[in-house]
Amino acid sequence: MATISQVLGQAFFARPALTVGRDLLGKYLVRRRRSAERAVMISEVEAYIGPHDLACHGRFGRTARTEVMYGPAGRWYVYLCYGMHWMLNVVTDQVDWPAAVLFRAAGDFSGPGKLTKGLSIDRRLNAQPAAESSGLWIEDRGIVVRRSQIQRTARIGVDYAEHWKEKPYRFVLS
DNA sequence: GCAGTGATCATA
DNA sequence: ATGATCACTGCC
Repeated sequence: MATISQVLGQAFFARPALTVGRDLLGKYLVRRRRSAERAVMISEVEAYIGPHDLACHGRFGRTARTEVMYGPAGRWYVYLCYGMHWMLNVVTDQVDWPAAVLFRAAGDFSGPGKLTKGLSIDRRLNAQPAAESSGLWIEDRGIVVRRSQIQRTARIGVDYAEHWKEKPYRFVLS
C-alpha cells in the first residue's frame, strides 16, 4: 500500500495549540531552498495556548511582533531569541486568538535554535504561510503515533511564567 | 556555572 | 530615550 504524502493545510492548524502540538509529532517539516529539499520528522514541540498563558508572547497583546499570532492559523511565527537564535513557531487556533506551537526538535536537530540554523530559517519566513509557496511546510507522511509514544512535560525556559511554567504543554516523541 | 547577542517591551 | 528581559547554545 502506497503512503500518501499530504501537505497540512489551514484546517489542521485552526485548532487549539495543544491539539495541534500533539498532532504535529511524527509529521514532517519540509524545507525547500532553490531546488534542494529536505524533510525532517518532528519529534518535540511546545504549545503556547493564548493571551492568558503567561508563557505565551500573546500575553503582551497586539504588538508589532505578536500581530502574526492574531492572524489566521497556519502561518509561521519566527522571532529572534537571546540575540542569536531564531525560534520557529506555527500560528494555531482562531483569528484574534494569539496561540502557536514552537518547534523544538526534528530529525537530527535537537534544540529549537539548532533546528532553525540547520534549515536556514530566519525572519524572512515570519508571517508567511506554512505552504510550498514559502519554501517551508508540513506534511503528513503516514506515520502513526501512539499515545504511549508521547511524553508530556513542562515547557523549557519559561520559569518566569508563574504557575503556567508547570503546565505539561511540551510534547516529546519517543 | 555563565557569557554572548540584539530585538522587544515597559517606563519616561 | 534607557534598561531589563529573554520560548538558547556552547564553552568554562
